[in-house]
Amino acid sequence: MARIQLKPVHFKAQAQVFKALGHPGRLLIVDELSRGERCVCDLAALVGSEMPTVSRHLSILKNAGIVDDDKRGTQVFYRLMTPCVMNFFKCVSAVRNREGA
Amino acid sequence: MARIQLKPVHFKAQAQVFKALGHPGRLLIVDELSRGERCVCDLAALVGSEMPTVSRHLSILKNAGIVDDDKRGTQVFYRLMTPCVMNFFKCVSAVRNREGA
DNA sequence: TTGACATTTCGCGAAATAGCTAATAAGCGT
DNA sequence: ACGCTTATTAGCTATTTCGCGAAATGTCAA
Repeated sequence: MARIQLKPVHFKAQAQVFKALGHPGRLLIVDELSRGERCVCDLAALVGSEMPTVSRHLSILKNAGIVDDDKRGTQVFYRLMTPCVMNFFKCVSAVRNREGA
Repeated sequence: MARIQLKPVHFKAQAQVFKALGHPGRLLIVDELSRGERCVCDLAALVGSEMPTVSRHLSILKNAGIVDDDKRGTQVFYRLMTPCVMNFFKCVSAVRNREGA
């Protein structure tokens, strides 16, 4: 059983990934992107915020390495980079269910 | 292949778990707790912050359902509730490595 | 080039977060 | 009860994050 040993130096970078996921709207975006690439306008409609706000969320996700973008014409399509992120949700659900909340 | 379908209602609760992990010091704490229970004073020494600060971090982790505490005498021992949280780190490392950062 | 559209960047005020010190609570030994 | 130790809570300030509207950027089509 391989021991997972974290190097302290990397905690800050790792925290950035978790921080990027620590927002309901961004979680909604990641969930949506797990079903395929979407343009910013689609995602803005999905989360119900203004486009500048969603664009900022996407830049945070991209900066964390969770998504990547692909400009095609006037629109920009985002896609999920690391599918394993979706596995988080199963564990997180387990965390939540443990305490009837 | 089971589809992971998230209910929007739960995004806020899920985000709380990620937010709790989105801090270098708390990540360090979780990593340490993966090797066994620790008292607050041990963890304070580990992260190098004042005890009130660490106590607050622990309450955030507890509130998110990630850790639980056990008072024994004058000290309080914390332990990791959901080991699957550690699996996050593998994926997060993959996220980070993808971009030479 | 002008106009329309999609997206990003900027600047702001409001809200949340982080960390400290001081104060409070609670357990243990004497 | 008293003092000592451990931990949490409260109060405060500094920093960060959030979400908006306005402005800037970029692309395509006419």
